[in-house]
Amino acid sequence: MTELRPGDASLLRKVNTQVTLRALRREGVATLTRLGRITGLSRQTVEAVLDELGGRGWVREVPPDEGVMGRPARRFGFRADAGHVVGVDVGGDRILACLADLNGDVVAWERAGVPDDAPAPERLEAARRTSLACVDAAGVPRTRVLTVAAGTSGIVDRTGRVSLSTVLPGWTGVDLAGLAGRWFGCTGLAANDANLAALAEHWRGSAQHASDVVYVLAGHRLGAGILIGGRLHAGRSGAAGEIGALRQVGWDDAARELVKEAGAEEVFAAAGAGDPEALRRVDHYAEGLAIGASALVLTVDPDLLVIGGGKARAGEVLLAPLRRHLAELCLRAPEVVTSTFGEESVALGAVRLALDHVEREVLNL
Amino acid sequence: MTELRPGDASLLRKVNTQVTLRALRREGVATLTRLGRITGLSRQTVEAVLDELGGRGWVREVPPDEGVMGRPARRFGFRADAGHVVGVDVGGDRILACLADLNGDVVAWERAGVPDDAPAPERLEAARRTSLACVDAAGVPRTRVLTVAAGTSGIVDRTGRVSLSTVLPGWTGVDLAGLAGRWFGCTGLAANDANLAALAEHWRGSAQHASDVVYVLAGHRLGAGILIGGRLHAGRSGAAGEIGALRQVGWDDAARELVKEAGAEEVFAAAGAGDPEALRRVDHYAEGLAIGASALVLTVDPDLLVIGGGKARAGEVLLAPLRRHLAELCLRAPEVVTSTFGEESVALGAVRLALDHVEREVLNL
DNA sequence: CGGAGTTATGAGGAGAGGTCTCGTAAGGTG
DNA sequence: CACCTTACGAGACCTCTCCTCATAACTCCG
Repeated sequence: MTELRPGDASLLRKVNTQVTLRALRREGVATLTRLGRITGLSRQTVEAVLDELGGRGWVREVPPDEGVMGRPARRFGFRADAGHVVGVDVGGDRILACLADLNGDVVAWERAGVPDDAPAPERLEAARRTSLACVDAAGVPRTRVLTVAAGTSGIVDRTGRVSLSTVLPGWTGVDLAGLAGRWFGCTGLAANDANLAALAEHWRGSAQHASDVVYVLAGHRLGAGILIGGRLHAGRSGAAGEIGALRQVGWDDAARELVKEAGAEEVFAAAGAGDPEALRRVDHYAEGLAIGASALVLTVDPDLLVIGGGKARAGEVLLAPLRRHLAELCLRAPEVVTSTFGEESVALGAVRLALDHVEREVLNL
Repeated sequence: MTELRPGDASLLRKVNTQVTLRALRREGVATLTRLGRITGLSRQTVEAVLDELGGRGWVREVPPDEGVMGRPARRFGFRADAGHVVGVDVGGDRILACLADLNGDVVAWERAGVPDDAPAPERLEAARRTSLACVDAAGVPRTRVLTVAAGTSGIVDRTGRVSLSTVLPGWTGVDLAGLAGRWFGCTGLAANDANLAALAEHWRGSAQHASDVVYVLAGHRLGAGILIGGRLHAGRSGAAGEIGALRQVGWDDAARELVKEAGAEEVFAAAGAGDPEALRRVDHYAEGLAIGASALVLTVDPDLLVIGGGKARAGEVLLAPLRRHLAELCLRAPEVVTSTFGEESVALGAVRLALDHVEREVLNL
């Protein structure tokens, strides 16, 4: 549970530094008095904290406001550009890298294709090049990157190694976190793509106000990411949510049948237009999805179910039958929504993971 | 996430009080110097904290040790009897109440039968009487009971109301937590039985060293309790783990077939003796159990799977085939063990739940 | 242009908590 | 009874915080 260490006086400073910094980051730019009011601390305390943070480079004083009553207050701003993080989605056929500042504001994207059957070294090299290019293009010095996080399909253990991948050739056993860290000479992290997508949706997407979230990645395979209490739950070996293995749910058949003749997009489009055969097929696909999801939903009983991955673009055409089947399968089905970030969610989730790490370790709060 | 409040100086005292109290409870009886060493606090601080706790009645000074080198040190002990908690298992055919002190040491048990088809008021009255009798028999004043927690089958929401019960007549809608609290005029809590059993196993049973635990209650129905990071995960509506609704797993058939002609015990006994037909039936039951459990295991990827409930008494006869089936169904099956507390686990888990509440709210740490 | 009003700053003092040190007390041991 | 060991108690000192009050800097208005 909560590790509990005794506190000497400096603990207080630590806590108040954290409180102040959070308030400042929410405000963007603020005066001492304002920060004092919203944190509940005295102006003097806030000033001392900000002095220290300024010395460490996390906070900078900005010119005072003009045209306002009274003596102009010194104003401070969080230096979001004091450091950066990189999130990279290492997918089956493409690499997507994202550079963000400490506020999580995206500074640059970089994208590259990679062959489906590319061997691991080639894929890794592409990921490396794309990540570096992303940073260079933004004009950010590589040394400013404090943490890099990578997302990929397959099972990623807590050390960031891919312990099992069934789709990417030679991917099993790759120490993704370690390698990614070496690209920039900083800490590297790695996690499962569905998990990161869930994180992204909770951060700024459709799952913002939910605490327990199940994110279902409906693509070629069925993967899922789980958030418990707003935090990622990866499980003992990182395999939490890998419900695809549950053969009983008959997921594979449903997916195969959807794309039997035409592409998935076409089928969804036809279903949207009212074509009966297309509707039947979408319904069958939705049922398979619902059965897989129901195992997750019944287990976790989440506040929200988010549907992501390629098939989520179909929107209500897929969601309506999905909700119907889910209501049949679960005692009390949660709200169901689609992902807001689509293709970018994994890279954004990686950014969030990296930011979490920075906030915990580097700002050592 | 973590709510973060600014700290004035008294926060320090709070933290150090908590640290000291925990250390003292682990030690049982300890001197100031010893507490100082293990907490990392100075002797003076520990003394001040203990003074205050003594005034509030949580700590008492005990006679110094004799026959030891040097000036005898003052010794202090946690007053485990400064308060008590009651945990009660409201089952289908019996009530089991448990009184424990603040160390969680059981002071008294009390048991009563209740008809399977007893209406809710009768069952509640039996639970009330049993709980009160348990406390009275131990000679503990009823006002000393700080919290009472109840466990029962069915879905219990976070306010402690039974929001759905399919087995106990009239049970749906009962405000179990509220009623239980009124028995003693203190805080009442209520939770699902499988959840509490999981808590008990994690507290002092076979799941002590696991952080993420799935507890499967294999009885007439299939219920499950889930611990994430050592904490109970009940889900949005308290329905987490209610995998029994997942019809696809074919759980019902397997359970019915096991007890088709003879009682379950006989079948297990025969299987243990090598009877082929009994072995086949146990295997089939184990398969059904494994399929249900695999949905939980694939979702949560726990450190440990605990099998509880009536059928768990069969031990290895059931566990061996269960492990085998589970290994087939899951990519990496977790360790599987049986419950250590058996019938008492729900009441013990309720005690733990009540103690958690006391430690959080009453000792207001 | 200068006073009135407004708001932030800066220094000084007080208080809570915690640590360290050192002389003293209270037992054993030879 | 001297000596060793261990704990106690009081005092000095540090850190962090808050409060107060005089002062500074700027706007607004006559």
